[in-house]
Amino acid sequence: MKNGARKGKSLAQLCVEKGMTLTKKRKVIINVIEKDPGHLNTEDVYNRAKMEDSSISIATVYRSLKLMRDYNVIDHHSFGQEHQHFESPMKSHHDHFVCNECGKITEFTDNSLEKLKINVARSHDFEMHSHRLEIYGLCSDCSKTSQ
Amino acid sequence: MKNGARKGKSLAQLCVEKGMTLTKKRKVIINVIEKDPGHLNTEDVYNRAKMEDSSISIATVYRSLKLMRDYNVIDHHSFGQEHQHFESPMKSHHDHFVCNECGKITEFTDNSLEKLKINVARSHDFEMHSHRLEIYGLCSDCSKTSQ
DNA sequence: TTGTTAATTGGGAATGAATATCATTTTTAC
DNA sequence: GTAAAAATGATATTCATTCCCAATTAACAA
Ligand SMILES: [Mn+2]
Ligand SMILES: [Mn+2]
Ligand SMILES: [Zn+2]
Ligand SMILES: [Zn+2]
Repeated sequence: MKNGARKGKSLAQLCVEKGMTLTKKRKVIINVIEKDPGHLNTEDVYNRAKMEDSSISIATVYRSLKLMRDYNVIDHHSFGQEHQHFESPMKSHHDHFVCNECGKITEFTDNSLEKLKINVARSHDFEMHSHRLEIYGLCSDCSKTSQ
Repeated sequence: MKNGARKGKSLAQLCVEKGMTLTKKRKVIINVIEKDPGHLNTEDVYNRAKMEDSSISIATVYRSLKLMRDYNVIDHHSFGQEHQHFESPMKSHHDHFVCNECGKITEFTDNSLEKLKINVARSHDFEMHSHRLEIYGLCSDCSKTSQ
């Protein structure tokens, strides 16, 4: 789920623009998210944040992630699982392959797919703000192995 | 999330094929899901099942839905919300518009989009089993109103 | 700076959805 | 029919998330 056109701005900047105050704790949390190239769940964020600031509380992590989610400044996915995974909005828009065998998540982008999504939404008179496409199946590794 | 090619078979049949025994309670639950054209959460299923069989337990509803989910005979979505929503697999494959304003969920199908998904997966050497596309934004009603 | 107010936070309690347990009931296989 | 296996209801338990509130920190005018 991406709003696009956010490249160039840091997550911190986006938060400020939305009116969030950038406290020390929030800076730590933002730093954790921006540093990671993948998809972190709440526990992941908490564990990494504690390494930078051992006094940080799990409640603050939950509160901050919820806040950023509500303000639409971080992306989140559930990937068919129970818990949410968060990722930096600095990455340009992409979709995900989810391997049902090994759980690996791979990111991909396809321009014609993006264009088609826009057209489909328009033709159904739906004002698209964001979208999420997840493709489930077997990654190339698991596909070979299972033969 | 659809496996396609399941049209014609009832949910009950699919369950039997997977090796599930069709108990009285499960028949009630299956009936609830097949009867509804939309997307039910666990509580919804429980409430409706109780109307057909007041002795049914919420534990059984959880167990049965989990089982059918694990056996891939019912479709489930989270729509960016907390709880999962289930729907009958009898409906042919479709994607969803989710209105951020009124919460309304609309189903749609687009053949060229489906073809493109297949091509994209193939070109990334990913063996697609199912996929899920959710488009978030404003439905036509809310789009008009918010002007 | 300093003081005043509002916002944020840590820690622990509360909540609640989902699962586990276990005695009882139902289904299956013979 | 009987015996073994599976499913169920009621309830206890788990555990991720939220709530609560006193203490801390941030914002900002003087
Ligand atoms: Mn991603
Ligand atoms: Mn649907
Ligand atoms: Zn894999
Ligand atoms: Zn709407």
